[in-house]
Amino acid sequence: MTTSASETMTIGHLARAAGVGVETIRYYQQRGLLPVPNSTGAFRQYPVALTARIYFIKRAQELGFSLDEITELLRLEDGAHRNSIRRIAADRLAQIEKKVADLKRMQKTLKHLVAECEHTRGDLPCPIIASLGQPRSSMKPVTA
Amino acid sequence: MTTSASETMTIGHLARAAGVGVETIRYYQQRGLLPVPNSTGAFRQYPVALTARIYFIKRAQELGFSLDEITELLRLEDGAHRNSIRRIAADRLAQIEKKVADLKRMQKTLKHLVAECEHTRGDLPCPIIASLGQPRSSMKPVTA
DNA sequence: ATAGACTCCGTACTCGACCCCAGAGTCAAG
DNA sequence: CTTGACTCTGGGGTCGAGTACGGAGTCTAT
Repeated sequence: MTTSASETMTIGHLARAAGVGVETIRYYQQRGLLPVPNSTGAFRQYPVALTARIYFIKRAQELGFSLDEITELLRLEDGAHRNSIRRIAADRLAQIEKKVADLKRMQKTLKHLVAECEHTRGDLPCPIIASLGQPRSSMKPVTA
Repeated sequence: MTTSASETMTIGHLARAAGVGVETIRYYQQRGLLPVPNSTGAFRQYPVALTARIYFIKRAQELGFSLDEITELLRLEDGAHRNSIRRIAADRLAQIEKKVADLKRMQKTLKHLVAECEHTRGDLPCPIIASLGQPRSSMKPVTA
């Protein structure tokens, strides 16, 4: 059976079609993000439509949603829960805004230090190092 | 022995003084970020000066440096390597700038979607979901 | 001298999103 | 019918920065 024209495909084809690894699909199944087709034969057949669902997941990830959030989004997909969806998106937006603010603060500090370091006399301590020796601010490490 | 006036302290006191957990100090020792004092007695005595070193580490983390980078920074601390330090800082700065740009893109998209969702009629599909392009399929909770 | 707090040491676990592997079964092409 | 590519199941490993735990030893205040 040629892959291209059929309604369903094997996991490997789905993976390639969606641009993810086979393992990723299995992982999503485990997490409940993708349905496990009830297999007629020995190998499961995946509807082509699942590629779109994987795109959904990937695009949502790009927007910074965690797989948990995406699960939630997918669960509400039927359309009757606009408020919940909006809340999730708005929460995420707030997180992003906070992170941008944090990063900009870091950016400013670092920029300043690097510049300062560049025209501090060689016999004086490096300002980057010097400034790090101070007690902590209330900032928390910003990873990711 | 009152903690405050002494030259050295136990790990617990150092931890409290620096605002980190005891386990964090041990972890930093393992990673080579903090020296392990050679113990005279059964319990190690930590010079107060180590609080400053921990501040250094924490501040650097706040600026987004990884512990590996901080190890490097600490290794160069002696002052003769201003160029290397500046390079590390500049690299980090570039990463931050990239991340800010990414986040702002996400922010823009999300903001747009949330706003749009807010004044789309209830009988139309939620634009947040719609924009991600969804298939419809039966999701069974395959949590096993 | 004894309670209770602390230290030491080592190992193992956490979180998130996967990746890799081995072994057995299965399918399509030649 | 054989070959080779693929699938299924299940388990483990990865990364970073810690946190948790458990048992034995030790210090200190009462």
